[in-house]
Amino acid sequence: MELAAAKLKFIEAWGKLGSEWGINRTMAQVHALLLISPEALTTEEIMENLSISRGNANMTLRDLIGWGLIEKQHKAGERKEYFFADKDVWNIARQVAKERKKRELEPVLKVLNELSAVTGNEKDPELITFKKSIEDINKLAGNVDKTLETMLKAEESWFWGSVLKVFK
Amino acid sequence: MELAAAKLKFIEAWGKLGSEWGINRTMAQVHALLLISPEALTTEEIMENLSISRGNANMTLRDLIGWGLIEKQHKAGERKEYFFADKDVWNIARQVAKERKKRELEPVLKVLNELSAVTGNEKDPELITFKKSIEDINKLAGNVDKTLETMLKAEESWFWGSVLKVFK
DNA sequence: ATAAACTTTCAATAATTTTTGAAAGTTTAA
DNA sequence: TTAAACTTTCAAAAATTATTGAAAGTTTAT
Repeated sequence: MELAAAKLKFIEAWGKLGSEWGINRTMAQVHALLLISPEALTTEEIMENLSISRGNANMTLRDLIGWGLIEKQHKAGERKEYFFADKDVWNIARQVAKERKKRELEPVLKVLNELSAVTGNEKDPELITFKKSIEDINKLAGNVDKTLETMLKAEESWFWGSVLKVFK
Repeated sequence: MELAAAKLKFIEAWGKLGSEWGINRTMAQVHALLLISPEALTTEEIMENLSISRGNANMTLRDLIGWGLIEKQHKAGERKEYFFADKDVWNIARQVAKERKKRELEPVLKVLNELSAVTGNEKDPELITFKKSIEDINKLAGNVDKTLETMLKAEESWFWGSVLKVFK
């Protein structure tokens, strides 16, 4: 397959994967584009490449910066802003894990903790089932949380080395 | 907090979490409802409880069965179908991991493998960057895949025991 | 101070996803 | 059979989410 076709295919696949995981399709596509681009690109270039509007490009780029996945760059003597993606896939994974942990896992843990203080007749099967479910989910979420904590601090080779060695 | 309020809050939280992870909000809510219900429920009861239409309930229940998260039950001498959720949170996690691996990770791995056969001028920075990215993503995805494989086969206590021990 | 170069905003519009509900389909009992 | 009880389907409507693009805003050079 030729590079041009492969790029298109990769951008499409990354966009699809993103949308299946609750990430805006366009955001994932812009990220894909920057990920395979050796040079930083301007808003203009991104707009052309993906056929999206200026407003969309601007918002999407801002979001990607918010996720810590891309950065602005300035070239000497130029007014334009250039955008550049971190190419280290482990950093990307960590960054995504970090943000989703903060934005989603932590709020859920908070709610679960509130819910574990539910009151009522301790003989009521409804209450018993409810408390058991909350407790179990809490434990699982706690383990996920700890594992993510470790991942956030770890080097890639150490992390997978450790995880996969255990599972061999 | 009273049980009734806690239930509502849990259903809402589970629905929100689902929608953030690309799972239909209603589907997650129906799952939440069944998860905290000691008894199997009928379509009718689910419709009432969540204020959703018959068609929506029916499709959602079918999807949940497709994900392996709930089952139909029949009560002796009754025509109605009852629905019941697996209450084992580790099974739920495994089931979701299994389905998403099959539906999303595997197709992506397939595309990545095709893309790693990209051709072109080996001196072209565009090609070099592209190949490097694909290769790195491939490696990471491979490790995720192996870890999920292990998780699918493992008992909960063993899995977290092993993972967390390594990281302590 | 002015204007050109560039970026951001946001109300309107478009696209996508979800939900409805009535009709069609199926199963069971008598 | 028939009809009641129950389930499924799916076109249309509603709700949600994403995108556009032109106007407003900002920065820099002169």
